[in-house]
Amino acid sequence: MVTIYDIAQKANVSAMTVSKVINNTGRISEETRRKVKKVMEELNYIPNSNARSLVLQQTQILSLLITDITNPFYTSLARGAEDGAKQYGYRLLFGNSDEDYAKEKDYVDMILSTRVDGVLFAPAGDLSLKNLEKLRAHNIPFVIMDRAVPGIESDMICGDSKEGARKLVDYLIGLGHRRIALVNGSLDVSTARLRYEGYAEALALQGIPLDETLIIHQNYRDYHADDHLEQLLEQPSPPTAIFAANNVLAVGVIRDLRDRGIRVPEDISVVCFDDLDLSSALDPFLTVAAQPAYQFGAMGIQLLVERIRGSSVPDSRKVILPSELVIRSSAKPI
Amino acid sequence: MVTIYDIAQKANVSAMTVSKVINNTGRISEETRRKVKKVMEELNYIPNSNARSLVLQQTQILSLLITDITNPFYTSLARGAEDGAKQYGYRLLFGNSDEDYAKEKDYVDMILSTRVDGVLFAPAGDLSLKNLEKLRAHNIPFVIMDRAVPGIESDMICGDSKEGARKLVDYLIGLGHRRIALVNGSLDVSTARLRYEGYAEALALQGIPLDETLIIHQNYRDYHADDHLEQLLEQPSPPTAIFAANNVLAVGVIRDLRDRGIRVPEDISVVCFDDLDLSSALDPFLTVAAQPAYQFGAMGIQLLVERIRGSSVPDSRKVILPSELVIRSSAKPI
DNA sequence: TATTTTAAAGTTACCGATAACTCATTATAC
DNA sequence: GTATAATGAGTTATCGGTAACTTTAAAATA
Repeated sequence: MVTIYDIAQKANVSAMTVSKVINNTGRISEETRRKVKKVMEELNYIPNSNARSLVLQQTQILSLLITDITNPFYTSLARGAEDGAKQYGYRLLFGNSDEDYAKEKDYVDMILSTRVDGVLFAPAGDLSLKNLEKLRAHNIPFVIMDRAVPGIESDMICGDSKEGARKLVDYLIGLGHRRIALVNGSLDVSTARLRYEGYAEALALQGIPLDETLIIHQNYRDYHADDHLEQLLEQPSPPTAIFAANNVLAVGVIRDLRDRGIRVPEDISVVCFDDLDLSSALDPFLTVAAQPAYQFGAMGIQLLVERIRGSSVPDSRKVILPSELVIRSSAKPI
Repeated sequence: MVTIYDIAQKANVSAMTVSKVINNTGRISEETRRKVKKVMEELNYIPNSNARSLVLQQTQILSLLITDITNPFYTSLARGAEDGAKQYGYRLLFGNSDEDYAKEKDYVDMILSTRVDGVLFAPAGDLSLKNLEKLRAHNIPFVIMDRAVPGIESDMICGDSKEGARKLVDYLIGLGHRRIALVNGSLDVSTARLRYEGYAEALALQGIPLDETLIIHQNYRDYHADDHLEQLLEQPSPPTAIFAANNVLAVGVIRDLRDRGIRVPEDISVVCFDDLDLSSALDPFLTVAAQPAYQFGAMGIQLLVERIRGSSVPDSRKVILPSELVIRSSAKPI
């Protein structure tokens, strides 16, 4: 590989002069600059960013850690983060924790040893605390996305889980539903707790008693609630509507229902958090509380870069991005 | 940040000894090893991989360059690549070219200056030649995925575009269709050319004349064929079926058709390349030639790592992963 | 003409690791 | 008891850049 020393030699200048030309620092005569640039082109010089990072103590790399790359929500978020990173001149080191704390820890170690300048972090759940504390202990700036982690104060971009859940359940109640089931994520994830709260609150406001037998807890990422769903449906008084806490769960639920010959929405209504993008474009079916996923990523990067560059940024900034109730056809009046 | 020198000092040994303990090289007494390890834990030492890369001349980073992160095909591929990278102990530097040669070039420059050990490269199209030649000029091993680039010989993982297209069109012909339109990607992309060939061949085999007025060319990533579709449908003898060259195009086409009140498959049948994952799980509607996207990524990494590590790997290995015809309900007999 | 200023370039040390070699000890062989 | 080998650890140079300072020579000023 060509180094500044090769350039220096061929251009008959010192390595420092080459460095100055590259970075546009110091005083360089127009003639020398041209000469050096010419040699750089001739030799196809590409700066070694490892060497640069070593001395500058910064890498111009940001890390994006998400929990499910096959979920369109995170995909759009990644797209936003990518565009943002590019705009600010950072590279993006990418990680996918699969909602798995151990995998997440591995990525944190990678991130640390890469000496990235900052991390955009979508935590797997409450137990991400340790991993986040590790980043903090090493003074790596981070912005938490999507899910709050009790015990960690930091910049944060979240959705309105509680509010969005309320809106969805309100909508179902408005359609006349009273027996509304909740297929929720794991309770060690903040959004699952908040969506539960929103669900409970919406019911309470309408004087509908909360029935714990109508609630299933699942993993946000891989749905396998078949048995629980069975129980749900074979109750004496089965639900007429289901609120799934995210898109993946909704798809799983609907598939299971159809496997049983139960039609949506004719026999049972289904709504959920997060949209399905391509799927919704193909067939505007699922009624959802859609979150502005791209914004999550783009704004996340913005906050992160401000935090990295800016000294005078307020302590822990919280941004709440509202979700939008998109009414389609997966829920109907009772 | 803690360095090996801090460890060395506190443990009363030389930095070299610490390095040897970290890498398990050289001769170290059990006692010293324990002492050093203890100090490393106490000080929360994390190795600086930039420094390491500089001297070792390798980064343990692979780069994944795809063309559309919102397309489920590439998403699954990324998932496979990620798992593969992790398995082999590499980090993944992620790039998304958006089918844009300029963006692709920027990423190639990033990749080069990061001194990644190898690149998994899904080219935007034929004009990616320059970018690939640049990688080659700098001796960065790469594996091309999904699309061949004329002028470049390298390890490659592709689908069976021609064969898959033939199968899809055969299927349509079998249903009685004779007027079959093709909504294709841009012709500077190899898969678009091959899918066109497969389409033409299937027609020819059945003695159906090729009608160029039934063919629309689009960008694989953002569909906006409204005007062309209009012309297509207002022909004296409009198509009874449409073969879309990928999933994104299919979704666009179907949306446009529905906007016009044309029903799929009642009024017109639609099939395409690549599946829609979540969408198909939600509603098994679209009849597709599904490619094993995850395999693309996983095998890609495998070939790449073999290329990096192995000296005795044959020159340009081509892997063709077959697609599977998944018959659902978006096409019906005429 | 002597002195100061300024522009342009070069020197040196360092970022944090590792390779290759050297240097003490201690153990083993003759 | 001396020569040799084996063990455990340390020295030095280097990877490819950049910061901070120094040097050189020409231009400006007195």
